[in-house]
Amino acid sequence: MNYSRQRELILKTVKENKIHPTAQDIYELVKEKSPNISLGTVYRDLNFLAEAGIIRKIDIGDKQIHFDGDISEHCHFVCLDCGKIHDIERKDYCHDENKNLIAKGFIPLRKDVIIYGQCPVCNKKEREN
Amino acid sequence: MNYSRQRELILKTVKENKIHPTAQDIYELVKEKSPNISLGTVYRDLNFLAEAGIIRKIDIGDKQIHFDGDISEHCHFVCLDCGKIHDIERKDYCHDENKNLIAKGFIPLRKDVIIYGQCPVCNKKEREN
DNA sequence: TCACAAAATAGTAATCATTACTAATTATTT
DNA sequence: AAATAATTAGTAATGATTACTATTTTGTGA
Repeated sequence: MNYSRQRELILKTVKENKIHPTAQDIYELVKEKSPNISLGTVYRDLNFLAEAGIIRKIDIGDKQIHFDGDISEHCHFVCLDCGKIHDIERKDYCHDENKNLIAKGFIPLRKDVIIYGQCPVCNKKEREN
Repeated sequence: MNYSRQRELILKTVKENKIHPTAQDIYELVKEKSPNISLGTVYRDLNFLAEAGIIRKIDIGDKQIHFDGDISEHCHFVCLDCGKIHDIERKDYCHDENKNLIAKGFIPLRKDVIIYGQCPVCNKKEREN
């Protein structure tokens, strides 16, 4: 009995919205279809799904946790101008093979890579001014 | 008048303590030498110093911000068992040259890399049990 | 089909790191 | 030394997240 109507809806919403939504974002989106859903339920279910590895948490240091329905290997680019979070494919960033770390006895299990900078749109705007 | 007695002491404490302390850690350390310093001052000065690029903020997703007096290029390894934050040298992780990103119009300015896993000490403990 | 037990929910209260605020203090400038 | 500007201590406020509880939902097995 793991998937209630609310939980299914929350999962669907995270998968469909590629904007890397926060819990609050999800809450507002889900409320359109399930008006009296509780914010607590949204938080609980998002954590449940992340724990199960079905969605992914992203911490970009803006005090709110973002969620990503795409759990394929990729990293994130945060634009310091507009704040948008862009997906970066594996081939677009060099991936550490961790050889040296492993040689020293570390067991790398998870790596969070977040690149901050200026996205193409904001860079274009700046060049035009 | 940028460097008050308190601010100097906070900076010195961050530089001397390699444990990647939180604001609360710093507050307790600094209180030994300056007993009636305020927690607000510690937060304000740590942010001031980070803003100035003299120290570095680290967000490892444990709800508290950690600070690092070492601003040389390195990333962090967080042990999922003991929670300790280890410094990882540049040569021990493959560094992205960002060529592909730049070709697509992104301007990478800062990259936060945090690797989570098991440190050598915790791995040894596990193998012994 | 129906009752029972386990899990999930809604709604609200509590938590806790961080920030904001203010009056008092300290440092800098002329 | 007076005027001015920055900094501080202490406290209150903020806001995302978690905890709690009574109620509802859901799956299961007789």
